[in-house]
Amino acid sequence: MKPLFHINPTDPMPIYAQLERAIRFAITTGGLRIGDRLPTVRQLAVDLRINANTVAKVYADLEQAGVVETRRGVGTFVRETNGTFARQVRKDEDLRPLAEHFFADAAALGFTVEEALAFLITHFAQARTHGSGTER
Amino acid sequence: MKPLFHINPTDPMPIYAQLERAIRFAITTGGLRIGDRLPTVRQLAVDLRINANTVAKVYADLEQAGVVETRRGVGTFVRETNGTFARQVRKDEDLRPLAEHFFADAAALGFTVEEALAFLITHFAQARTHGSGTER
DNA sequence: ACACTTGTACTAATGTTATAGTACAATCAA
DNA sequence: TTGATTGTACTATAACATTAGTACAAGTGT
Repeated sequence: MKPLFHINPTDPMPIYAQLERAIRFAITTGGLRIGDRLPTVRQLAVDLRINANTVAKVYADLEQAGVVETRRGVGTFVRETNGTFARQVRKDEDLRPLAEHFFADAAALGFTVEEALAFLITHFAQARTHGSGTER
Repeated sequence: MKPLFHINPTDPMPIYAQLERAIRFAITTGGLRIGDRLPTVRQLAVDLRINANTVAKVYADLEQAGVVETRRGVGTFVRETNGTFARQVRKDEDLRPLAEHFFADAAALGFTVEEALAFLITHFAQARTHGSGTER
């Protein structure tokens, strides 16, 4: 089966940032639910082929942020007080760098902004009927 | 007037990567057009409050990638042979992983697919009507 | 020739990121 | 208690990113 998270070691984005983003994404999209246990520090390090210290720091950061709860000797779990993001100030402008990233990458493939945007609208407009189906 | 590029020094993404992306994005969206001259290394460093070396490296990378052309003593210009990539087989489906990446990042910030898409449409729908005016 | 601008090439210093390895603390099960 | 599991803490090392400063190379204009 496919691993829950992905890391691209060639991406200029630091590994810890990629992993934190991946975990937050999994929680946001239901790949991980409240109470779910995350892989152990050591196991995830092996799976992603990164250092255990890096994983441990990400877990610590997420703990600090209130996203997960860690119990020594037991594991790390998705926290219930998961209003996590709803609590923080979500400014629309935070989306801009992400959008720039997308359009820049699309341009590298030869797509114009219009073409890329058209693709998104066509394929993701009613993404609600997606129902990613496979739950754990 | 607003600067052409933005850098967020607190973003875990390295500054050089942010800048390279921003420049590619500006070219893609028409903020910079073929033949347009980029700010000088030193000037851009001052504007963005980053080091000139960092800017120089980004320009060198973009030169290497064929995105810009540099002429010593004159400046750095957006390259015409910018269709570089347009020449290759462009399949719409190639955009899917980029789109998923974007929505994943947006979700990590707490945005739904609809919200992220709405932002794109609002801010990038008619990016063509930029008309920066100043030609060389 | 001269001054000026622009990109390029260095050195050096500092901070961050990632790795390897070891050890310890807390929890659980037998 | 013993052993296994899990998160945490620490040292040390290497690589990368950023900055500051200086100097040089190539082009333009007077």
